[in-house]
Amino acid sequence: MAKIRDVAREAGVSIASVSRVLTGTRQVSNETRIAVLAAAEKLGYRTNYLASALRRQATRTLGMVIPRIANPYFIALVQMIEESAQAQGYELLLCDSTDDTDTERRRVRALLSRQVEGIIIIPCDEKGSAETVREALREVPVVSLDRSIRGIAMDQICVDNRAGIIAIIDHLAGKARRRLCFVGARQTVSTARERMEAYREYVRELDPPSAGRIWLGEFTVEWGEQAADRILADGSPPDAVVCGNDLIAAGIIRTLRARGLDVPGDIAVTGFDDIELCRFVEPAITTVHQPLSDIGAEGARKLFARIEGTSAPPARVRIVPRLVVRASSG
Amino acid sequence: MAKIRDVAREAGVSIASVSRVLTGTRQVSNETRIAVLAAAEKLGYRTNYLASALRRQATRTLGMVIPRIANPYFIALVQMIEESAQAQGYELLLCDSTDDTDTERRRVRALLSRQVEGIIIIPCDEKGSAETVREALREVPVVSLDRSIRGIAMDQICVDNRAGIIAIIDHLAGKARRRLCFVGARQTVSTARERMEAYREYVRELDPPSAGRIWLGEFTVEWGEQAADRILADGSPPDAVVCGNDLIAAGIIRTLRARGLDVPGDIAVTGFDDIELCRFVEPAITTVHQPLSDIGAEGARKLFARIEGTSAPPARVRIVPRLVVRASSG
DNA sequence: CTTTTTTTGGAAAACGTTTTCCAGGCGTGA
DNA sequence: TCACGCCTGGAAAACGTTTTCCAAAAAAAG
Repeated sequence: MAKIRDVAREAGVSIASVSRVLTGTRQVSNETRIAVLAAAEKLGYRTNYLASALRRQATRTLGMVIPRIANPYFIALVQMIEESAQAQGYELLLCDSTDDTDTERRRVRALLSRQVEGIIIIPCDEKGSAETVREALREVPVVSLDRSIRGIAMDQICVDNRAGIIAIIDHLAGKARRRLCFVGARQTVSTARERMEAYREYVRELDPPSAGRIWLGEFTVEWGEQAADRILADGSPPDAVVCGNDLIAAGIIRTLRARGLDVPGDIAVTGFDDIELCRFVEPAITTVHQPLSDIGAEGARKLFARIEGTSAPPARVRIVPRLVVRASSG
Repeated sequence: MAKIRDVAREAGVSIASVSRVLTGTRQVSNETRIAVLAAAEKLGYRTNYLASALRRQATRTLGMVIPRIANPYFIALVQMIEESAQAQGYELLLCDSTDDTDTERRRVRALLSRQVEGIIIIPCDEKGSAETVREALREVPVVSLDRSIRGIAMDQICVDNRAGIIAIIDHLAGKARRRLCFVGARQTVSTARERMEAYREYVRELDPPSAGRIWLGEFTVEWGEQAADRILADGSPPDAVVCGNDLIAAGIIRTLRARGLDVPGDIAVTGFDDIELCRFVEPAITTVHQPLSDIGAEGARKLFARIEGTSAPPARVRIVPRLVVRASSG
């Protein structure tokens, strides 16, 4: 592969001149510019990013760590960030933490080692990710998206889970549903906790017994399928199931129908997130639409502000989501 | 941030000793090892990947370019590759070409500039990607996955589209379906072309008129929805629709049912790829299961073989897929 | 006790750029 | 004509590592 030295020799100029032409950092006579460009083209020269970044002490690269690359919901956020990064002339290095705090730590360290100038993270554990983030924060700006981390002073952007759950419950109440229950995920991430707590506290005002009907498992279709059977086995069934996310809702709907029940006739089911699947399940799922564009855009804005050197105090932004009514809630 | 020089000073040894302890390239006395490790820990030292890779002239990094990061089907391949890379101690840089040959070229160049040691590409255009791949091939080994490129000597791993389509048609024939039609995508990628050609040629043997009933659009749900209406408007409808992929099949099923037809009672519909959605659509979609693990594993194996320096002639591997029968084909 | 071999540590070169610093040439104004 | 500033080009330093090369010390062999 051709080095800058080869280009210089081919063009009959110094190494410095080649660099100047290629980076455009200083004026160069037309004569040498043409010679350099011709030589570079002829040799198929390509700047060595490693050497360049090392010398410039700037990588113009951002790192992003998400819990699971196979989850389309996170990918939507990745695309927002990627777009903003491109617009600012930055590249994005994407990593998958596989929802594991050890892997997450390794990924963050790899990013820091690669001298990224900022990190966007969707932490995989409300508590377990704190130490990793703190470590990263000592070197570069870090912004968390979608899920928050406790006891750490940093920019955090997420959806207002409480507002979403309240909208769902109000909607169900408006449809004269009285006996509710909640199927969510165990409390390792903030979204799971916040949605559950919002349900428990808000439903108490409408129907105290409903506040006790809470099943916790994972944010998966499989858990939804299991949970449906447990709900049916549990004495008199509710007339509405509020789910922690859309996957759970899809699983519940599938099992309920397999057991001969009508959704929403017998039981209404609602989701959270508004993933694409919602429109394909039958009946289509009533859910809370995540303002992904806003979350992503705001996250990128905050991160770049830090990179520029803002000293504004770390802020926790909560974006209010929109209710999407479909067939599953009657 | 602490440099190796700082660690050396803190530990009271030379820079060389620090490097030797940290990389383990040469034996070092226990005394200095302990001093170095303590100093590194104390200062929170982290090796600068840029400097290290530049000096070593090795990045232990692979690049991967896929047409669309939002497509779960490609992500499954990414995960296979990522796994193999990790196993070999390599990291993976993932890029999205947004199905555009210009972006694809930019991404490939960025990867080469970052000195990746090999590239895995799912090309976005059967012809338009050729020049980009040729350029990359001059510097590092390149392997294509899932889609092939014409007129280029390189390792290419893909599913045997022809075998898949034949399995589908045989299956439908076994269910006494006689009037078939095909809904696929326009011929910019090899999979679109191969599936269409396989249909046209193989169906001719069973029912020549069916070979003429071909609609081409895009690999999307939306195109499936439009295509369904065109099929219905086109005189006497077929009794089975063979689709170029699952998304098209999902769109067709949705529209057919919306128009009051029964699937598979009136018309059978089949897909290709076996994406997760297949099991959620009603009726669940009969399709061809992509051997993604095999494709990914074989691709990684081939790439690493090249990186090791094999001089075996470039091979084109075609993996035979499996038919998955579900409700949509009756 | 000497000689040879092995082990360990440090100085310095090297990786491929960018950028600082310096110098020569040239034009301009006095 | 001289003084001054501007434009351009090259030499060399710098970025932070790894690794070669050399030397000294220690161990082994005679």
